[in-house]
Amino acid sequence: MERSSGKLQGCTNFKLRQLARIVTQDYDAELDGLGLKITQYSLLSHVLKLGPIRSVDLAKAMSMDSSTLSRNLKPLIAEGWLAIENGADARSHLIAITEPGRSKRQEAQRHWRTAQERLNKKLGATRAASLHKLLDEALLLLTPERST
Amino acid sequence: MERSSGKLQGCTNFKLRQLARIVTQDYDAELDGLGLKITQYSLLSHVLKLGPIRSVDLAKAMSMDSSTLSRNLKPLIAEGWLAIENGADARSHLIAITEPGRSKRQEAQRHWRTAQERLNKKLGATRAASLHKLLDEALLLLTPERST
DNA sequence: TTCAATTGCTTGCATATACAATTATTGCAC
DNA sequence: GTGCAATAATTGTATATGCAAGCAATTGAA
Repeated sequence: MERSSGKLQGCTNFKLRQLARIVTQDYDAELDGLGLKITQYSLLSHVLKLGPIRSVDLAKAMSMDSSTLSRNLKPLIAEGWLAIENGADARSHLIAITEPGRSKRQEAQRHWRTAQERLNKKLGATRAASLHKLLDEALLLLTPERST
Repeated sequence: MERSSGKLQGCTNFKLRQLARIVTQDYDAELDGLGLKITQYSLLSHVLKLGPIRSVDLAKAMSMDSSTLSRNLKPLIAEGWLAIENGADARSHLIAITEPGRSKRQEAQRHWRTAQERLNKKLGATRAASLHKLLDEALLLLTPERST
């Protein structure tokens, strides 16, 4: 006993990053040849769901620095999958998905699903569900904006 | 019922990366001013524990590409915290921690512990332990070398 | 109304990450 | 012993990431 609430071993950050490295390669392998990576698929998906949306708001939704987002958008805009529209201000603009963007996203979604299901299988459905639940809870607890 | 084994929502990879982003900033904030980031602290710690060790073996231990490791080592070698020794071959060498490296690591460890404990507190001890357990299991299941 | 603080986005700089290709060395088959 | 495959590390290229600083537009207060 005392096992489940005892001292933790190792660094949470390292484990998270290590797992993220491994898992990212898994998804990227499945997306190979489509011309986008899983990180770009995630971005595309968020714009599809939330857009047209301002940079700041998207960055906040994804817990990502504005400057990171700014740069990550570039290749997707260059491919014509995302576009910049005029915002309310002259200083702000809105990020929107284009028709080619929707197509590409849909095509990629099939591969994403394959990767996701393969991962679920490797982990086992129960463990995968537990992991998601914990990640969701942790995100809720550690993201200031979300706990309010 | 059916709740805990139902269809997953969202992308495991995105959640992992999102959480890693948030958590990394947390640790890095705590290490601020020490001249190294949490990723570098992890690297230093692994060399302390496993070194002197070959690139390939360290990369494998950390589930990291050799080329990534090669580049990540540079700033730590430049600071004099790590050093390269001759290996068995003329083509291979060993990565080792230096005395200054040990000192810096020890200094950073105190800050790491603070960040780690703060995180545990935010998550709650039980949830933190569950998360670690799941990360460990996932790493075991998804890292080929480890399952053997 | 004017100017200072704020807001929104981008750039400079540094690190993290991986795949493909390259260089150098070693080992092995013949 | 020669030559080719395998091994070890690095480099080229591209993306991911964030902090600090910068620029431009807006707002608000005196």
